[in-house]
Amino acid sequence: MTTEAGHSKQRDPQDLAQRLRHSGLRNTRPRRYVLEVLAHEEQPLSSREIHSRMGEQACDLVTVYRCLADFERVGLVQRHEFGDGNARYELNDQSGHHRHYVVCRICQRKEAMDVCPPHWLEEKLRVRGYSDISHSMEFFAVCPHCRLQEERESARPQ
Amino acid sequence: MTTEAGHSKQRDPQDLAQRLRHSGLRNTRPRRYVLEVLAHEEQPLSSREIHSRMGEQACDLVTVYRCLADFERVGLVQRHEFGDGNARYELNDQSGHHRHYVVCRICQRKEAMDVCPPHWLEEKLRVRGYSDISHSMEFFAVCPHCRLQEERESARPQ
DNA sequence: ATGTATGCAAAGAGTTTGCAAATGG
DNA sequence: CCATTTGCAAACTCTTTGCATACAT
Repeated sequence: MTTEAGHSKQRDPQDLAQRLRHSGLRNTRPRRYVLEVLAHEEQPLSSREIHSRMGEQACDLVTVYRCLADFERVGLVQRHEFGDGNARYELNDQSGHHRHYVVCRICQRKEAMDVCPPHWLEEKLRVRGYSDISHSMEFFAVCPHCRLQEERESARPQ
Repeated sequence: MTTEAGHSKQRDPQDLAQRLRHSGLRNTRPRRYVLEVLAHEEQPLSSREIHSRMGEQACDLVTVYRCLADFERVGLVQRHEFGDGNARYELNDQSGHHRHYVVCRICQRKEAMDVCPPHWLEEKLRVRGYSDISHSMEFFAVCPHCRLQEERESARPQ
């Protein structure tokens, strides 16, 4: 179901630099830092989350925004909208695979689901004349851990 | 594929008032107006869009925000995130059905898709211990109309 | 050398909050 | 009559923009 520890993200810094060059983007320190943070995370992060993980004085928060916009444009990262008004980003692997997540309503943790989703739906759209098709899909739920916590608390009121 | 004109939304004002009462919300003028606007629309609307369709002086924009938050809480409306940083809302029908949309990358029009999506995925989550499960799913593409337009323009450069 | 990227400050936009006044049941 | 709801003003947060400076190639 999930790949909590099984990500095959690019953690090799050399490779990150290469992917930067291949994207036509200059290999700068802020960009390397943003990519490194993303490479070490199991779940999508917001600009602010990335910035604090970089060590505050690594670069300006604005630069993180600009890096992520560039990265998305060239396909280096995938943006997610989890409905809390914060865009979150994850590193794409080279194969172009993207992930979908289940977000816990309580603890907000994001867990990847290794399902490859509605391709036949995109096909239906293509037949109808749509082109350049993509999709977003996220799940929201109470995770097993938080559910237990809730049950304990309701069993022992106060 | 789509139900452009075939919506079975509640357009009967009397019924809208009933649904308000059944939700434990007071039947106020702003709330009735918001519901009426939603009942007459074929695609999800943002708070601002709803507000302008109400006739500006119907109520304050803030009230629209509060109405929609309440409506979502009691299940009267469904919120969508189309990735432009504006939450959009559509009226739910009583059966609890919700829709998914394809958003045109050019003209931004939203067209409903009458597909009922990944229930088996929710089942997989349930088996893993997740509860209170819901999902979001949206498609993004260039619609047939805008694609034609693009082709014409590229065929006759300048 | 030159176009690209960054920092800083400030603006924009959507959404939320505080509180007194109005209103629904 | 009393809790709920609204209006108005202001705050908050995320994100974007302008422009001079610094940097990568």
